[in-house]
Amino acid sequence: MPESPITPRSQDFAAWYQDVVLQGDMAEPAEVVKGCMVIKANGYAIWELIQRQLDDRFKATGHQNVYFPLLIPQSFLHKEAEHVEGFSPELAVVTIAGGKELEEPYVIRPTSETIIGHFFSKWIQSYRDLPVLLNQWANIIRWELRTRLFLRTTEFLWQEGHTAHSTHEEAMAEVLRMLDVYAQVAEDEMAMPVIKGAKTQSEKFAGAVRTYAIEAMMQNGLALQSGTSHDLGQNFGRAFDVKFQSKEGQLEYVWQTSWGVSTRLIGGLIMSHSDDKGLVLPPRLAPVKSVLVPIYRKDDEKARVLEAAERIARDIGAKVDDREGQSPGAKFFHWERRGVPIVLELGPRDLASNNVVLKRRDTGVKETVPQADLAARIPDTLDRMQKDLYNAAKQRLKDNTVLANSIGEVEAILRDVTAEKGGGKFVMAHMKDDPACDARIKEFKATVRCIPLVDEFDGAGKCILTGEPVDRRVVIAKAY
RNA sequence: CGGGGCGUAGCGCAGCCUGGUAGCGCACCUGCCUUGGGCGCAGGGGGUCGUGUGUUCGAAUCACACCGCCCCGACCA
Repeated sequence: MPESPITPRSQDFAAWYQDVVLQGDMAEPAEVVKGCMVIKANGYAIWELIQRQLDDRFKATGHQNVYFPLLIPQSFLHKEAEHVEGFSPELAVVTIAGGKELEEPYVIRPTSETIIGHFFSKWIQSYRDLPVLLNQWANIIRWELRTRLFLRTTEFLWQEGHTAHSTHEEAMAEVLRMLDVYAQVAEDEMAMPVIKGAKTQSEKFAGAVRTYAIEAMMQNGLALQSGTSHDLGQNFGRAFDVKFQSKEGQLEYVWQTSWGVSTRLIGGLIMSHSDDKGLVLPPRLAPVKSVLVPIYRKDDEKARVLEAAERIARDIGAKVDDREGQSPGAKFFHWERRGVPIVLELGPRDLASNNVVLKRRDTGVKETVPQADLAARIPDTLDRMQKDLYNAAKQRLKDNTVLANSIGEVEAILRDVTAEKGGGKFVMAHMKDDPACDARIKEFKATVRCIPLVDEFDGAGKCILTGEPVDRRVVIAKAY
């Protein structure tokens, strides 16, 4: 793959993002399939690490993995009024199969609440069958008008958790537990600070009673909804007749939840940490943590350097870049734009002094380290990088969060913000959860991102639009 | 779907206005040389010029139609 320059963030953030993805060889547009992408080995390896972190936590909280069909009878979508209304515009529908027009078309799943609802109604009879705690790793299709690699594509990979409970209280605990799991993975593994909150009624998932989300801030100040957890109430229970007999002998509808994160997280990861030289990965999600570049001139030198390189790399689990015909400089650039946290240089000088040159991807700082110390220094450095990246992102979130006390202020702050130019802020303002208020915010292309679960500001106040009392500030921002 | 732009080698482009049988940079292959931040030199391979129809002795170039893609707006994890 040809390696071209990367557009600086300050010039055009959106172009920068695209360059980082392409030059990091993580994904490319599918080209022959509108709106879809090919996730390449470097991108998929990151997804596998994220999957592992999530899946371990799902298992630890009692969930089991399952798999439901890609195709869903069209009529299922119609059983929940809000659900069909929300998803209709983005459905792909199969009408012909086996050379014949189907009696009833199938939709390609945009999400699986409906088909899972159907099976829940078969499987659940008694309170003894509850809770049901399931998860599936799957691909889904939502016909999108405007796509961006990882952030929004027509087909994407995700996981969707689906659970059924005997009480609303228990379902709510599940909703918040999984929101916490998402926040943990985002912060501890991705080094991406997030705000946990509730979506407004007009922003919630089609068919949910209430949607909760984690929102992250990208380097251009735009918000990225990075995970959602829904309280479905009894909406799908009613739509699919999922009833159970309680201890008291009553027939009741189950209380359901669903929650998901997608390959969009990779986009969030990229836009949280990367720089004008390319991808920067937090060590915990770096498929390759260190690479050793050997440097030599003559053949005898080459033999000695490569031998030492192999020995050192074996001790510390590094990859040796021994490709022929590439200069060391070319190799440094190559790994730099792939986000490898640590690049080591080993040449004749180091051989003579028993040192190695160690370079950190995030700071760009090089230091000379005795070979004997490497085994300890590398995990140490990786740990420090992980923390530094989180702290830098946290600081940026803090620096770009501002208070506003009138709709005019909100608009002034966000007026000129775009994905390309950046300058985005999280604007904290008192606002009522009312579709009419959301609509006013949307007039200048921003949205209410969430109503934070934890109020870190000044508590109650008056809605900047209606003047009615509300108990805390909401997050308003432009978003992906 | 509305507005704008673009289809010429794997990628990025020039050539088109003024018709004469296709070129540049990167990448790729071979050899030599180099190697502490994108080495250099020499040689080489690769194109139904998006598709179709028309005009013409002759079309990448002119005309018409179609197809596709990208950007900007209205929907969205």
